[in-house]
Amino acid sequence: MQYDEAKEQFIQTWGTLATQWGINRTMAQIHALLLISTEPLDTDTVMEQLQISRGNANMTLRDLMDWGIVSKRLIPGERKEHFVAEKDIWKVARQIAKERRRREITPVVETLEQLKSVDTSTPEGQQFLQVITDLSQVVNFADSTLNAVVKAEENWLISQFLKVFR
Amino acid sequence: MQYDEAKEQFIQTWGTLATQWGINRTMAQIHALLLISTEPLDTDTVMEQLQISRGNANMTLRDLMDWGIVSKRLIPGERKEHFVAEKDIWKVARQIAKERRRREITPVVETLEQLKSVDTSTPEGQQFLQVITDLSQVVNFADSTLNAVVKAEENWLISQFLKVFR
DNA sequence: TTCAATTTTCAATATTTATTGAAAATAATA
DNA sequence: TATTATTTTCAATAAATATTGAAAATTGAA
Repeated sequence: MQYDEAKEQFIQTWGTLATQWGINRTMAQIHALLLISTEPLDTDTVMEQLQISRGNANMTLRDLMDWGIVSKRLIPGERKEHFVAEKDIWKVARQIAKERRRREITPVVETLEQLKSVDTSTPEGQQFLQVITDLSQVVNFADSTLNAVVKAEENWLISQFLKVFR
Repeated sequence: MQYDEAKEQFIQTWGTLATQWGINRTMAQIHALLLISTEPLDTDTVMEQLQISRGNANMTLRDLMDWGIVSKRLIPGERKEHFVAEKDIWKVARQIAKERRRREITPVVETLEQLKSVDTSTPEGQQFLQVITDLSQVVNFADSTLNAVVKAEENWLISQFLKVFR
C-alpha cells in the first residue's frame, strides 16, 4: 500500500474511533498526524495537511499539550513553534488513562459515595442503594484498570495482563 | 439524603458521564431510571419522568434492547409494553464490553492490520509501520481487557484482577 | 372484520458541539 | 522604540447530533 493512502486512511480511522469514545475528531487527527510524522510540524503545516483553520489547529494543539501527549519543540533558526507527539505509545496510553481517571472517573466515584447515604426506609431507597453499591464495584474495577495502566512499566503490563487473561 | 434528590442526581451524573464516553444522554438516563426502578415501566412513565418525547423514548428503548441490557416485560392485564433493565451490573458491564468490542474495536484491529502492508522503502513509511505496530499492541491490550470482562464469571473477575494489579 | 390503543417512523426542528476567521495580544527582530 | 511575524482569543457560524411530534403502521379487543 502506498504511504499517502495509508496515511489518509489512518488519520481517518483514528478520527472516527475517537468520536465514538468522546474525543473530538480534530484532536485525534492532529495527534495521528504528529505520531506518524518523522519531524516536528508547525501550525501552518498541520492546518494545510488536515484542511483546518488556524484557530482550530491552535486550540487543539494546546489541548493535546494539556493531555501531556504533545509538546513544543524549538527548531534552531525557525521562529514558528513546532510540535511533536510522544512516540512511545505505552507512555501515551498511560497518560490518557491518567487524565481520564482524574477528569472523569474520580468525580463519579465521589458522587456514588455520596449517593450511598440515601434514605433506605422505602423499597425504592433500598433498591437504589443496591444499584449504587453494585455500580461502585464496576466503576472501581474500571478505575483499577486505568490505574494499573498508569502505574505499569512499559512492557510489564502487556505480559502480565495477557498471562492472567488469555 | 432524600430518595428523590438522590435519584435526580444519579440520573444526572450518569447522563453526563455517558456523553463523555460517546453514549448519548437520553440512553444513559433511561437506563439509569430503569435500573433503580423496582418495577417495569411503560413508555409513558419514562416520557413523563425524564420529560422526553414519545419518539425519543421509543427509539432509545429500542437501542437499549439492541445493546441487550433492557428487555420488554409483559404485565398481565396491561396492553402497553413495559421495560426492565438487567439488574446484574456485571452482566451489564459484560454486555457493553461485548458490544463495544464488536462494534468498535474489531473494525479498528482489522484496519490496522491492513495498514501494516504500507510501503516501507521511505523513512516515512518505516516510521508509519512502527507507529501502526505499536498501536496494534495497545489496541490489542484494550481488546483483551474487554474480552476478559466479557468472558469473566461474576465475581472471579474482580478478585483476580485486584490480586494482580493492586 | 372494525376500531381504538399503542408503537414506530422520520422529516422538521432544536440543541449541542466544533470550527472559522479576523481582531487583539504577544513575541521577536531590527 | 517601531515594525512585523506569530500566537491566542472568542463571537459568529457551521456542522453534527439529538429530539420532537404528528402521521402511518401495527396490534389487540370486541
